Amino acid sequence: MKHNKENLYDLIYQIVDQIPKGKVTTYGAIANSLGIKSGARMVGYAMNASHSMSGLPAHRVVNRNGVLTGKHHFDDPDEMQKRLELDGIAVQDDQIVDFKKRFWDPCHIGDM
DNA sequence: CCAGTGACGGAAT
DNA sequence: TATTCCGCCACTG
Repeated sequence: MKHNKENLYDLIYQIVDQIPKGKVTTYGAIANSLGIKSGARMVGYAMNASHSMSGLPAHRVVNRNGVLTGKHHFDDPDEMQKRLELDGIAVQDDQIVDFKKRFWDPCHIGDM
């Protein structure tokens, strides 16, 4: 039962997996939805394990500034921006254009 | 067991 | 308004 900690990571994966195409969210928003405050770091840390999660749109997760802070952690850093553009999200200077409009609130899941 | 680090966020200066 | 420092929680060395 000491491995229950994985539950926290699983929750994060579930939320990220529910991010609609053409939208993005922030680590803090995900952490907030999980009920953990200031847990944005934990969310980002969990994303590091996302390498094992195929189909996990981690590229849709950015920091609160809308900057692709984690693009450098992908197999190919350029792939993150490429995927965002494929989703219809414009990225300039490693930053999401109209990030505010592209922002998606994960809280929408709990209301399901 | 202790110390350092990290895909962040917010408060302070 | 912008830049800097600190804090939170988990993992590695």
